[in-house]
Amino acid sequence: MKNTAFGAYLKALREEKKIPQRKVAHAIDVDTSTLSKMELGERQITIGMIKPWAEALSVDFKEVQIKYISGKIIHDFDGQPFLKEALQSVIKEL
Amino acid sequence: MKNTAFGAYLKALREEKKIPQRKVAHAIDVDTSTLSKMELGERQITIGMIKPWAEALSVDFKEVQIKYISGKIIHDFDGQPFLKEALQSVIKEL
DNA sequence: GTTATATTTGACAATATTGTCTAAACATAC
DNA sequence: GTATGTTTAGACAATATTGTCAAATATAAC
Repeated sequence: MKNTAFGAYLKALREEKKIPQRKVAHAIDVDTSTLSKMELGERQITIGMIKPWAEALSVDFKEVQIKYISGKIIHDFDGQPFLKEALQSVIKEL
Repeated sequence: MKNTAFGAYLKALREEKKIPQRKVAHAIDVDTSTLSKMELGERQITIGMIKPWAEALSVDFKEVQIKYISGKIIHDFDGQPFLKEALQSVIKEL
């Protein structure tokens, strides 16, 4: 299933700062075509890309990681009746 | 990346109750070979399988869903520095 | 032991996903 | 207009993942 929101968020950040895809693409070691697709939700963004990506954009890694993880959880599990309990149980074991 | 724990948990439940794979396999509409692989972590178990699976085992759906979701989150994000904050932010928006 | 049932394994075709390449579309400056 | 740089789209091979089948292995009952 396709996820659009997070890529769009990163794209908006990049455009605010007028950074070309070329720079971010280099930081995460893909070409601009792949990066474009990631921003458009046509390719997955993996957790390992978040740090270099945030650095390339000069934005707070913490904020981006939180957005990435929470967005993925919502995307994967939204509407599941016991999601809240599951999240609480993870927090407890951390 | 491969996840073993959740399949093993379902397998243990099934064996406790002496239910053959055949019955669970029928409930989730795969053959026993696929089911065996799911129990062994060689095939993904998707969220949509949890309810019929729990029913086939006559176990509490709530408990199984919580185990599934929390297991997947741990598997995907364990060790990420801001996981806790991300989970809290999801809980807040629910 | 034999037989019947249950489970796992390996091979396989089908499908999905990946990153790159080329070229097209778009934008900006001159 | 042209030239330059940026972004996107389509096609593609490579890779990964899927569920099934048939055969092998394990388990249980007798």
